[in-house]
Amino acid sequence: MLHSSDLLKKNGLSITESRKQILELFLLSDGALSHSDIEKKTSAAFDRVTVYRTLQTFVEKGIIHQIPTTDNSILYGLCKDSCEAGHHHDEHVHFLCNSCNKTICLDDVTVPHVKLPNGFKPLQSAMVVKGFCDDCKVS
Amino acid sequence: MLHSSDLLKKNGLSITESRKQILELFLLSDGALSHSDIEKKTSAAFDRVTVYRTLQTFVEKGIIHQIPTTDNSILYGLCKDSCEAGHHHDEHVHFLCNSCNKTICLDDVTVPHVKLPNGFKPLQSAMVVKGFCDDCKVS
DNA sequence: TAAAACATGCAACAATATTGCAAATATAAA
DNA sequence: TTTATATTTGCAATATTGTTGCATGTTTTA
Repeated sequence: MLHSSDLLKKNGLSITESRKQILELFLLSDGALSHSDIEKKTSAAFDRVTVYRTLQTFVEKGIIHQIPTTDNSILYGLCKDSCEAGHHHDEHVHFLCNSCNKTICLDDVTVPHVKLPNGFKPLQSAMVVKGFCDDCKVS
Repeated sequence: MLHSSDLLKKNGLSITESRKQILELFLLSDGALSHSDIEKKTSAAFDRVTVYRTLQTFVEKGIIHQIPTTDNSILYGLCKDSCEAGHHHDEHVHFLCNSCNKTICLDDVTVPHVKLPNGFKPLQSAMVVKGFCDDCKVS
């Protein structure tokens, strides 16, 4: 079992209470988390600003990645081992369940390549699929 | 040339100055627009609230659609003719240019289907590709 | 043209995000 | 282990973004 302190150390970050707890949330969560999710789950133990800065740091270090949304929120998901600082490899599909409202990283489903019009040079792709997840499906 | 008033009439909306001007912005723009883009481009001629409600109305009527972003903004793009109220057909790829920062609807590039793990039922998909656009490409 | 329906702007408020700085904590060095 | 340095945190202040109710103004319908 990967422990939060190890992951912090591995990324050259000093080990603090807020970083440990917030990272632990991601390790234990089965879905992506937003800023407000984290505030709730930590019972606002940390200042809003600390949470903002922690998330930003984690993104920069390649510990978590941002997931596109159509509302004005930012979702964060845990990165796989292959991610590094400044060099994310999060080209997997994200699934948003219409029922339980969770957003899940489908780490094994890679975003397919698409043929773009002439002149367009793709660098990264992101994909979000909405529907019903494994747990909520009508069987 | 499609005129804003026609489009409003076609969708059963009363024709007002703010709706005309905001819709005109979309018709003339070559990229997607955010709330703040619209405020700037109209020189804040309309109240913030009016802009919010206008965008909401346009989305409901299928005139514009929301585009996923990884920041805390909402982007809106003009819908194709095939969109109707409550029934969008905007499963095209969106392209975000790292250089000029525009987001462009690639209406002719449809989002490919992906094979999901067992139990996941997809309903809609969205895709955003980042890179360099036609105008900004290093040739 | 008048009445009804609808849209707008204002005010008040709520939620979300950013910055500088002093205090507190973690790490590195002695 | 203790001290010095570097880093992180929390607070305060402020900015930005989003929402609601209601009176006023505008558009549409008859």
